[in-house]
Amino acid sequence: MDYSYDTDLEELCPVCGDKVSGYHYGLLTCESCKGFFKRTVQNNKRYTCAESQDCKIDKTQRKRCPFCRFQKCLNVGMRLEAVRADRMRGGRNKFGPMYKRDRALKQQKKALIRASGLKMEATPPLLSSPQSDYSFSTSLSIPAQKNTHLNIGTSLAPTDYERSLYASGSLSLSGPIPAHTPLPAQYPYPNLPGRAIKSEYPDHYTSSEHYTSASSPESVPGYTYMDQTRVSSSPPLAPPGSTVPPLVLEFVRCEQDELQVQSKISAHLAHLQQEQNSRSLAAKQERLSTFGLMCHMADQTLFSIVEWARSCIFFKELKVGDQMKLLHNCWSELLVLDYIARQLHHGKEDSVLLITGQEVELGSLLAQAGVTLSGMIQRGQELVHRLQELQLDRRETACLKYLILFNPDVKLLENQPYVESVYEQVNAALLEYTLYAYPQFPDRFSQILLRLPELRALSTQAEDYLCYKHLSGEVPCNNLLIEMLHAKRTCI
DNA sequence: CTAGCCTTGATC
DNA sequence: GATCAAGGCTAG
Repeated sequence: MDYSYDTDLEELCPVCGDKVSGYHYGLLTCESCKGFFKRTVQNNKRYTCAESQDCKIDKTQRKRCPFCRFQKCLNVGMRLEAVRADRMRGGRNKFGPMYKRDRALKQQKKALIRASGLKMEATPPLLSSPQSDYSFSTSLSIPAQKNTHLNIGTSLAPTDYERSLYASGSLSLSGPIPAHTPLPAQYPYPNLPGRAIKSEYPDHYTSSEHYTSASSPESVPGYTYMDQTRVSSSPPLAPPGSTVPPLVLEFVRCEQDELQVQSKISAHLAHLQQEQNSRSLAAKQERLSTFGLMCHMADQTLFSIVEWARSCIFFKELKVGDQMKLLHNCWSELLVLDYIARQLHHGKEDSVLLITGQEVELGSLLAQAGVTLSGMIQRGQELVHRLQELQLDRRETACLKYLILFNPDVKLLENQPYVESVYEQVNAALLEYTLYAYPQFPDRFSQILLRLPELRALSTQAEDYLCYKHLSGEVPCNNLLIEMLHAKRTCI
């Protein structure tokens, strides 16, 4: 429709809303914020805020409070490391590949919007006519405007939409992430004594082989990410059992950097709370409840999961329509698995680790939650325990994500055989891996797979719960969670 | 200080 | 040689 034209160059600066002039210090910003960020960092400037450190920054007011402007620069993800300590001009830095990926993702997203736009035109009869045997869909009809729940593309509020894009930008390449969990800070930025800002040039030699420098090595103990592409392509297939299956390595390589996701989501939530706080003077009741906050957290996690899926092997080869069907089918399972995997890594019995890195006492969580929710949390803990007994490792976890995503039971796929074949390949790779890595434990593969039904049951329960909460108006609006919930229950 | 325009130079 | 994100320059 309308967006065919303006999606292209109509990007706005995430700091002040002015016209974007290109990628600067990590993301698309306007020329003035680029200059402002550069001056601030180069000259190690310190500002103070005359108000309460939550000034609105827009094109007309951006000059008024440099403190809040700089804080916003950091919050939206501008990178201190991209300012060169040696002031060398010209050339490219290590963010180059990231910008490229971001551009590609934007393209993909645009294609998705367009495709789903077309789908809307083409398939309404198909979607609405089957009074399909899924009686659930009628009883769950969500009182929403018709244009808000048809698909991912059109439903996102522009801001969320943009956020997801920006998120994608910084998710691609890792590096020494400052992890500036930017809660309303005392200082506009972490202490930068004198010339603490390192130039990225010293290590820019490695930029040509970004596979080796990228993903954090500690994520797979004992394995260094050398050139897997070569491993997988040179011999037809290594004899089973003698090495980690190349596919498994590829899965691990596609994993997102937990720290980057964490800092992104933390920044988002901090921003949200800041907004809420500034508003709450007038309307105290509009404050986010803990539940609301959790919804936003889950929502943002879902964004990152979608982002992950879109960039991962096999999935990106699928047509958008099939991609959406698969995601609609499994989003809640992936969310639950994400949660479970985090607890596995966390490894503490009496507390829960959130994606933001916050640790919450299990006791107080259960005390705050209602009966249903605490039941689900406990069910989750039981699943965590079972998987802890198995000592499920990261590679296996990665495989599970693919097994969940490429569910061959999803109906009406355009390329059903492909999905089935991917599922089979993942299955085989996981089997091969468990036999290779845990030969003393031949039953391991089936033990792992046996956990999937429980995971699914839990995710279904979570969906039902979310639906209930939504109907009682307790879930924040513009929520991708609700979007998915509705898509799944109406379209499939 | 700000922000628009200019110069540079490694990658494509 | 073109691209485009770095830094630089300078009116206002």
